[in-house]
Amino acid sequence: MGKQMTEMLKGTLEGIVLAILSGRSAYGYEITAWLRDQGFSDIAEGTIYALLVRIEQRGLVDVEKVPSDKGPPRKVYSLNDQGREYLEEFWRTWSFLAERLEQLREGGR
Amino acid sequence: MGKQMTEMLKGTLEGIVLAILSGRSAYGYEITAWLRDQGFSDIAEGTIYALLVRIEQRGLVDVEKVPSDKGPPRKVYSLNDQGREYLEEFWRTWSFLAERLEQLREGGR
DNA sequence: TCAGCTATTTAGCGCTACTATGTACCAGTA
DNA sequence: TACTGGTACATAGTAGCGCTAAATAGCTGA
Repeated sequence: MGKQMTEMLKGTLEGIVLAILSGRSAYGYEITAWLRDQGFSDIAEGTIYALLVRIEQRGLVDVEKVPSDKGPPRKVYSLNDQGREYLEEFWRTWSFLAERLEQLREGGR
Repeated sequence: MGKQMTEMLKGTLEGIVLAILSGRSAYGYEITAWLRDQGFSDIAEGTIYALLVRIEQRGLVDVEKVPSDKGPPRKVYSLNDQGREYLEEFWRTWSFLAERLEQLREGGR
């Protein structure tokens, strides 16, 4: 991943994961695989797991341990009400930033 | 500024400043004022100056000291060829991220 | 038995924005 | 003259986040 992308993901990756979880519950390995599929070529697994720990500690998600028939048990995360609220706030922040950026791209100031 | 915004600015603020400079040359104080005008309510002055030092050291901008009649001399920055290239790379990275985010917002995955 | 996929965890690092503070030039004014 | 306030830049220290790297563990098939 380029350095620019790495820096840009700070703050947005969290929103991305929350947005994924707003669609449906998921576990770390799955999320990582999906992101890679979407073109986030080398998002480190460690990054996602650390992020999940963080949002769990902040109380944005609920966690359930579910046995897997292909390996060790999965930790399945689902967005709770607080998480949903936080996600909306994220979209507002994102929108603001995206608008400013689009203006800059077109207008050249 | 909210914590979300602070994190989200990492990586994008640099692009924002470069985009401003692609329109025309500017100095730190001016850029800070303009950003505040645009709604980036409490971007710290220190942040911009540190950022400008960084992009100068990376050779993305040229600098010229210009006397001011209202205070100490200004350090006027202008984007050079390397900076322009870097800015294009920034827009590519940004576009990729923005597309993914828009998809997530609509599709819900 | 061992390789390989699934699945999670964590210590340490680098980078960036923020906080806080200091320096310095100039104009207007009391 | 001294003081205030706007203009303008610089920088040391802090916090947060994504990455690197390495470890652990369950399961399956050769």
